[in-house]
This record gives sequence, C-alpha cells and structure tokens, in this order.
Amino acid sequence: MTHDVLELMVRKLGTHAALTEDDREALAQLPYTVRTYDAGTFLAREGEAGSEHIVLLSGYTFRHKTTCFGGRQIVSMQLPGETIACSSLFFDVTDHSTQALTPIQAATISRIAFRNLVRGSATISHALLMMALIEAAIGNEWLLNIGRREAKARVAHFLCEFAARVEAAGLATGGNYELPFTQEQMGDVLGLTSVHVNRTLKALRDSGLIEQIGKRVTFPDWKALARMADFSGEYLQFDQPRGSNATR
Amino acid sequence: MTHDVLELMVRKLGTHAALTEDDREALAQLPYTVRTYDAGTFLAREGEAGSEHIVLLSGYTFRHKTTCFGGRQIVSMQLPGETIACSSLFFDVTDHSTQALTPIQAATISRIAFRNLVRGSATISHALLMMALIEAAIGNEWLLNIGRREAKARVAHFLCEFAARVEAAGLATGGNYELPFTQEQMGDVLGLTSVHVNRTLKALRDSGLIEQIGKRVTFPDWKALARMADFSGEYLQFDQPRGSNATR
DNA sequence: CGTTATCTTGACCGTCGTCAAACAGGGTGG
DNA sequence: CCACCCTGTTTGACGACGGTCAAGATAACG
Repeated sequence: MTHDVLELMVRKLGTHAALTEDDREALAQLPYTVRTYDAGTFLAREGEAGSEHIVLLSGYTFRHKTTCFGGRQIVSMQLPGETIACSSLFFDVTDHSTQALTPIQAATISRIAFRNLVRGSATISHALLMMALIEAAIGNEWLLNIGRREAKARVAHFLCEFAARVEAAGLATGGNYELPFTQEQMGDVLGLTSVHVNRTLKALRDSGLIEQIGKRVTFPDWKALARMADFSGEYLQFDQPRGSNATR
Repeated sequence: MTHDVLELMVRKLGTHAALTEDDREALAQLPYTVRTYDAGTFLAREGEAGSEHIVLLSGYTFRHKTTCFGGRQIVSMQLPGETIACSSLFFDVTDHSTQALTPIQAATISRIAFRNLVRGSATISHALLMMALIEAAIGNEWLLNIGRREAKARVAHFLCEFAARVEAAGLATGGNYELPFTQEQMGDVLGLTSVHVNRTLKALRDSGLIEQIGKRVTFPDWKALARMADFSGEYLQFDQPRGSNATR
C-alpha cells in the first residue's frame, strides 16, 4: 500500500516527461504522510506562507481568490493525482486559498525535500512545467468562458470540461457522473450567482441538453451540448502520449 | 550587439533560478534571428502546429482565444524579455493566437535546440516553471477581475496591473506611461465591450482617479485608485530576489 | 424528527450590451 | 496643403442578461 500512494504521483509526472530510474527512485523515497480531510477544509489560505507539497489522492479540491468586497472566484480545481500546492511550493506567500470540495485523501511531502528534488532533476522540473502549462491552458479557457460566453453556454462548457476531465481520470464512464459542486460553487467558478446558475441549469434541462437526478448528471446528446457550449477538449492536452514532448 | 539580444533572456531566466555557467554558455550559443514586426502581426495562430521559441525584445504582445461566435478574449500580455511561445513550444498544437500589440522586435530560436536545452538543464526548466507559475498567477487574478468585479473596478485594476508591470520592467517612471491598447482591446482583456470601456474610463476621469492626454495616462492618486480597484501587486511576484526560491 | 444547507421560483432592478450616429486624429494621395 | 479615408473615440437611446431580495420547497444530516 505504501508504494501505491506515491505511485500515483509518479505516474502523473511520467505522463509529462520521461522520468529516469534515478527520478523514480528519488520520488519513491520521499517521506510523506497521508491524511483525510472533510469537505470544506482549508488546505492553504490566501496570504499564508508557502506550504508543504501536497498531492491529492482521492476526491476533489479547488483554489479560489476573493475581492475585498467579499466576492469569491474559484480559479481552478484539482483531480486525484494532481498537485494541490505547486505555486505555494515555490513562492513565499500564497496568493490563493485551497479547499477540499469533497472529502479527500492527500499526501503531504516535505517542502524542502521535494523542492530540492525538483531543483536537481531536469525531467521532474520539466514534468512540473508541463503540468503548469496545462493548468494555465485550462485557466485561459476559463477566462474565455467567463469573459465571452453567456450564461447558458458558460454553464454547459463547465459541465463538458468537468465531464471530460473526470472521464480522462478514469473516475466515471459513459458520461454519467456525480457533480460535486453546489450551485453556489458553480457560480463562483463561472462568475455568476447561485440563483442564475439554478435558472440556467433549468434552461439546460428544459432544452433536453442535460438530465439531473439529484447530484447525478447525464448528457442525452453530448454533441449537441458540446456544440452549444462551444466546447472542444483540445486545450486539456489529454492526447499527449507519455514523454512525447520531451523526446520528439 | 549580438550578445545583448540573448542577454535579455538570460537575465530574465536568471531572475527565477540560479543559472550555472554551463547554462549561460549554452544559452549564449543558441542560434537565433532577430526580426521586427508591425503592430497586429500574428506570431502564432490558434490551431497551428507548435512554433519556434520566440523571445520578445521590445514592444508588447498579447495572447487571445475566440469563441465560435466570434467573441474574443485576451488571456495574457507579454513585456520585453518574456517568452511569446512557451506552451506552443511543448505542445503539438497551439490553443491560442499571439499577436503584436505594438510594433515589436523579437528573437526567434530553434524549437528543437531550445527544447533540448530545457530538457537537459534542471535550472532552466525550473526558471521556465517559475515563469509559468507567475503567468498562471496573473491569469488567476484576471479570472477574479472578470468574474467578480464590476466594470469600474475591473478597468481600474487592469490599469494598475499594467502600470505596475511596465514600471517593474523599467519602461516607465512616476506612473506616467503610454497605454498601448485601444478601448476595444481593453474590452477584450476585461470581458467588456469597447463602448462600456469608454464609458467606464470617462467615469474614472470624472472621479479624478485617472488623467488621460491622448494615449498617456497618469494617476493623480495612486492609493485611491488601487483601493477602488482592489489592487495589490503581490501576485506579480516582483519581490522574488534572484534565485531565492531555488536556494533557500 | 428538527435543524440547517441547498435548491427553486417570482418580482423587480441595475449593469452592461446593442445599435447608431457624430466626432477626432493620423496617414495617404492628389 | 487640403480632401479623403480609415480607425478609434465619444455619446445617446433602448433593451436584455444577469443580479438582488425574498419566500417557500427539498434535501441532507445529526
């Protein structure tokens, strides 16, 4: 069991760069502790000093920022295997908060140890760079979504992206999955109010583009939904074969 | 002169990681060509294959994405010394377009050569990682800005950020600088229409928070502006001393 | 079974988008 | 040097999308 925990991280890194044997060994020997957290737990707070390295093992987390007037904006979300605290690993002060969306399990790795490892390995640095670039690409798509799509397409786009990521992570099949967000949280992702998210979901249901039973969502016609959402999953970079960018 | 061109890039990388002598030498020996481009020139187009590595030497560029309905969202902008094409350097297909905002000068470096260099050097990978993390932090602030601030604060925040970045790059002093954007471009940054940007700028002028003469902008009361914009430049990470993150 | 969070809906209102027209400035060519 | 054009700015009238406020209905949880 002990091995399996970090194996998830190693596999993820290996997706983005061709790890050497030394890399794998060093990663496997990192000391870590595993903990569970309730939904809503803060794993980092805006303004705090940088944190340890944390890898999500199960469940979902999200990062958010707030305005001085209390408005909250969720800026990203993490799936199992992803790094919870990459920027706070390298910066002295964290510019966003991180919270558990669902009950989660996470491994904490010493900040210093992991940092030194990254500093010393071109492949691991490179893998982190690729992960940062993909996260940035998702952030860019979110900017487009919030800035230039009206509510219906915006909500639909979010549902498409979440479905695509969940499915790619092997956490759901056939477009049937559990949506772990409250409508208020979706509003905070999409720059809308919870009331308007509610109305928009109803409109999507009425159009027959989505079906909801409790928290479960299904898409009767994925193509129609993707078309109205202007969704194309290319920016998620799922089709990058292992190490392709490093070796070609 | 030949040396000075890449020196800008080397200095920039050196800000984020402690480069070794080998790194510096390898960087200095990269073959490159320098070109000038008119304002508006596309340096990369959404959907194209990945490009060469391009470093901006003077002027400004921006990246943008579009919806299938023609809406355009600018997702980032670059100042001299910054990399124009980092993600397209590593991905097979570019998910955004890059355009010159002003007339620019840029150095083009072989994709393969630069990639191999990055792959082989932990410090250079690390420096690129830090740059990607900072760009992501800016993107996150933009998400907050577009998603959760009303037009007046949103425009003001953008003006503050641009001023801070320009000043940090040593391109202006005393809060007096030229704003290279048309109002339509500002709208595309901020998720607004050009008409509303115009009205909002007028409101800021009427409040005495900004002064405009042609394209020149000044801030009679920076603190008041920053307060109403909810702006704090911390996310820009200017205060990171050279290599501090790598060595501490 | 009671308490609390979340969802749902309606009425109303404000911010911002749309459409359109006039105006200013900079470059080009006669 | 002036007419012309093109791009960008400015302003007004109007309307729509989405926010606000509030209340009731469901669902989640101890």
